[in-house]
Amino acid sequence: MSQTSAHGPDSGDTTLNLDRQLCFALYATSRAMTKAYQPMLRTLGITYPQYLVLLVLWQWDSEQRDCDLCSVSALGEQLMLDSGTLTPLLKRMEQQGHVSRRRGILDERVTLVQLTDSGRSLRARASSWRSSALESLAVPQHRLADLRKELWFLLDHLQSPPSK
Amino acid sequence: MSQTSAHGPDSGDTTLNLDRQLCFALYATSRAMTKAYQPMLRTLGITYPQYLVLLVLWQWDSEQRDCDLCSVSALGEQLMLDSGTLTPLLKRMEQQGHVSRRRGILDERVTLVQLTDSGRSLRARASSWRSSALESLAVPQHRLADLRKELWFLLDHLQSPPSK
DNA sequence: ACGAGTTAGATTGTGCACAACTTAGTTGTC
DNA sequence: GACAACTAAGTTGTGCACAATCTAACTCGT
Repeated sequence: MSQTSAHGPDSGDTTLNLDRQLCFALYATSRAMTKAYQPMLRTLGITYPQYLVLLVLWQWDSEQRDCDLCSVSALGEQLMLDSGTLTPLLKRMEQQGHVSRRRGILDERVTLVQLTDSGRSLRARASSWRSSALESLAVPQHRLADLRKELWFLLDHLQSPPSK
Repeated sequence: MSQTSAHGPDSGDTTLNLDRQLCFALYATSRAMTKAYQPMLRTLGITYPQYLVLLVLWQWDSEQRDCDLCSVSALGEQLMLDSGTLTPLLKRMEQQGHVSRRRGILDERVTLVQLTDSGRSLRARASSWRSSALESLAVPQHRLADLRKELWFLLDHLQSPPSK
């Protein structure tokens, strides 16, 4: 009797209610986060996924030897995106002048992506916007860091389907 | 000297590294979650956003009086989506036979969305898949619930820009 | 009752995501 | 060294997201 009501079987079951769904909390928060980046991205003239590509390339730029460039698949592995998403995105970034693309010499299947000075120049503005945005966000840093760790933990388990 | 290296200013600054970004953790985990739903959604013949619409309508169906139907803007408010996203999505769901759409009688500006028997019938399968998926996910329920709460907390603060 | 202002959806255009497929280059085996 | 198997990008097609704009319907003040 506790599970049913005048509306029929299962209508009293609230486990599928929207505000109980972790999947929706993720979906909504991810989109809200993207929107929070919009004012900055608009001034840089790039989109959010393009910004993520730049994050990888900026890191690559500071860590790697210059002889070792970033391939599309290396980008895809870090961002968990495939060539169907990255190829047109990178073409647009190339047109904007933020990256250059060329085939690998040793292996002509790979496309190497390299930051241009234009792409490199966006980093400082993004970095300073981020630190001021973090400050004005009334959420303590440790809470954001914990959340990030929990997300990675969940992500790891979502990607390793235990026995499905 | 601790902030610079042979590669120039800021190259030692790791605050923009991809694995430090909460925004990317959200983006990646949200997409991974959507992919986890794919096998179930494929058997139901619907997409992930369409599933979210059904979550709202299933809830509406069990809670509301039959005289009070769900408008596009009510759907959009709950899902945080606008008509540009929902209108074509709902048209596809109408073609599939899962919902019906009609103009309001009292106010002809609103479009009322109603579950059909076909749309209602998907609930049981979704519900049972969800509970078994939750079981096979090696993450304790309390951790998922805590994560969900933290996400809503962040979402609230992202949507109320304190003084920007 | 009538026009300014508002509201609800729909429309248009761009850019992801991603499945499925194609093409071209590389590797391993014999 | 030929050829099957594999790999990396690119291509195609569908369906979101979302900004910007449009249109029709409603509200309200006078």
